[in-house]
Amino acid sequence: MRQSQLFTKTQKNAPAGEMSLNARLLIRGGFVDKLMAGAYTILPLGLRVMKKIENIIREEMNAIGGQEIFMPSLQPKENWETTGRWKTMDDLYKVKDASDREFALGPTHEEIVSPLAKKFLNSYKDLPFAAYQFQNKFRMELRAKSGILRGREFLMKDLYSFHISQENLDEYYEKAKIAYKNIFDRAGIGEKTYLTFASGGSFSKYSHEFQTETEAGEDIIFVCASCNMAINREIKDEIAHCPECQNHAFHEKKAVEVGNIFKLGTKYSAPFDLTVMNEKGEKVPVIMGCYGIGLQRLMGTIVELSSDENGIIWPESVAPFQVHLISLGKNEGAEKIHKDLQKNNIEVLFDDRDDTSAGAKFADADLIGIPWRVVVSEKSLASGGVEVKKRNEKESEIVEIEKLIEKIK
RNA sequence: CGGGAUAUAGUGCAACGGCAGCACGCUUGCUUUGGGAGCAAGUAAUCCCAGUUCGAAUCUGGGUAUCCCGACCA
Repeated sequence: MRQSQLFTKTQKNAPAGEMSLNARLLIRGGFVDKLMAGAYTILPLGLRVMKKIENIIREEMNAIGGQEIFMPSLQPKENWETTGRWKTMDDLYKVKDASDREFALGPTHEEIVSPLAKKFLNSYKDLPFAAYQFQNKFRMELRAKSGILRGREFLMKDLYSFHISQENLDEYYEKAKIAYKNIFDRAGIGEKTYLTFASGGSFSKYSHEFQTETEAGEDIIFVCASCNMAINREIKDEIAHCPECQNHAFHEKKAVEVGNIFKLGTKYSAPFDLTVMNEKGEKVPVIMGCYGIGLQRLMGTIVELSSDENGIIWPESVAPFQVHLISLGKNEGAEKIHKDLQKNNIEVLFDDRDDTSAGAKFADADLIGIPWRVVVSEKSLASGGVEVKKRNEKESEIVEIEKLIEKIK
């Protein structure tokens, strides 16, 4: 993409009222725009990052047998009355149409996926089964905060699994744990992300959260000093020892919940009478699990973990582009290199602006945070090629044009 | 929802109750091109509704919005 054509611009200053690091950098770089508290437009650069994250998640969900679907956000009141959550869920957005019919804007999709599954699941032979989607969720947060970390409308991957037995759910749940670990590793935050025991609500003793250590987080976790499992503060009083290794020494950390996996049991299958026939011809309730990841929150967490005083430093796996090609002065060389990179399927943001100073281009490159910076100028050409620098390193080197692709790949 | 803070040009900041100003951005022209270039001329603003006052960006009341702390949060 040519930067001269990119409709968003970078800003020197972040908006005055914006305190959170992720929002300040993402807004300045032109990745997102705030519409109101808790609702952000995702701009072209930001959308490329979101799509990278989405594809990582999609690959891992497919790997554990998830089938992708897309359920409506606009949902009938009746489904929510069936589970009782129309009354009890206080962050549920409720809307009315012209004839006073009431709907929910989906904060989650158990109420939709359960009756959906009922239409297709008849036999134990149809199980296990898992479906997932990427869909906007609406939550009436009393206080949206921390930039894009806690929004009122956000894109979420939610996967729901269906099983004939608790044992089969347990087995699948362990696979989902591994898939989640892979996702956070691949997104570049694996080292600081802890599998965390958390409250399970009324129908299950515990759930598991994936908590990423950062000062921007709003949760407190206690990380086991010996096995690296963590415990959410909300259940710390109930647990004296690490449930994994019985150790009792913990490190307290602030963290943000980037993912949550949950054994639902029959909490949602029962009210919808979601049952199948077992081998003996008996009608048995289906056992469910659910597994969520908020994409804006994940993107914001990556930014919180990886930046310097000049801007964002994207991990290569989620960067909007692989290469930021910068042309200084007028030179034909840059155009040719741009074409060559594209031919080799390298995603490149080409700073071809001819009315912008070198300093401004460098400042933009640092702010946007693309992993590889390639500068083409009279000076670099005189030195024998192009100047290549990684965003997370200080030193640059001159690379012959013929060897550039090889260097980057 | 409780507490606190803030609200002036596209962005960031100034302005004693008395002519709304600066920087960046943007437009035009000339010059410039390796770390947010220079000169010149332009462009563009007091959150909303009341009140006090000869006079309100400034004081008072109400509203709205944003941020922070707390509460809440599969």
